[in-house]
Amino acid sequence: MDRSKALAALSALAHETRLDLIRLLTPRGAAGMAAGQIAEALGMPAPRLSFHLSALEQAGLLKSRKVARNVFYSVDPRGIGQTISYVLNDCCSDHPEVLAACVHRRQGADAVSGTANT
Amino acid sequence: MDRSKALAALSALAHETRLDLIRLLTPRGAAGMAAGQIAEALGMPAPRLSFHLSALEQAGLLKSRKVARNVFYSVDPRGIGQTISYVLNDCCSDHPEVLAACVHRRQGADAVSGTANT
DNA sequence: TGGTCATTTCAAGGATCGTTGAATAGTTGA
DNA sequence: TCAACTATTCAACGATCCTTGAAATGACCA
Repeated sequence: MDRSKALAALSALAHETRLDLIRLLTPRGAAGMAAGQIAEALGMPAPRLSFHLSALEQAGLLKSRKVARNVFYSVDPRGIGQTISYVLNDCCSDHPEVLAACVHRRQGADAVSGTANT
Repeated sequence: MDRSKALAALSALAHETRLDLIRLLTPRGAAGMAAGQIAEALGMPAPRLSFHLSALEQAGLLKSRKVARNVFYSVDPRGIGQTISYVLNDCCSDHPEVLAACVHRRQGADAVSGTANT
């Protein structure tokens, strides 16, 4: 992931509504949710939702697919993962204390250490 | 780390200059660098630098200490680590695929899995 | 005390971002 | 074909962010 892509992804994440979208969509996995369902779940007017969905999609954090009249949005796990990696690796050069602080908070959630790809 | 702190930290990271600052300061560790040194290293006018440094400090990503006439800035590893954790844990609920994408890119940099706190 | 150096604050401007309602495009079913 | 439905695009407005040069603050040294 290059500098400008990472910057776009971070900008996309730096917004309450868009973080809510990630939070809502992540558990749905690849199935995702239709735009209308999302609007209802978050109580948000359609144009505003559409604006943020396309911002996230353009940043590579969301994927969309059309089914009949609906457009289903789902998170792109790689987009988010690579953004995190960019910060950790390219910006912090895997600095031990940063990684430690990152792991520390997630004790018990041991997925990073290897159970992730099951 | 609560919602608004995480949002502030992500906003702070979502800027090229501020990412450059993190990149420059991380390897220096707790010693950090004086504002003047930073300005010289990045070829940046002082007021602009000051603006971004205080943005990062307010977001909890940088710490500062005064030594004689100089102000030394250093990264706060916990601030960055907790921000990453917030995205991974609170927003993505440790979704396996996100974590996998995060780890995958960092093969060889195995610090996250446990060697971080040495 | 007066001068110099390092840094921050201030005010002004231009640029970008986010929200809103209205209008538009595309799909489905009668 | 027509009506209903889903979602996106558009234009406009207000709010926020970033940059810049000038001025101010605070610390050190002669």
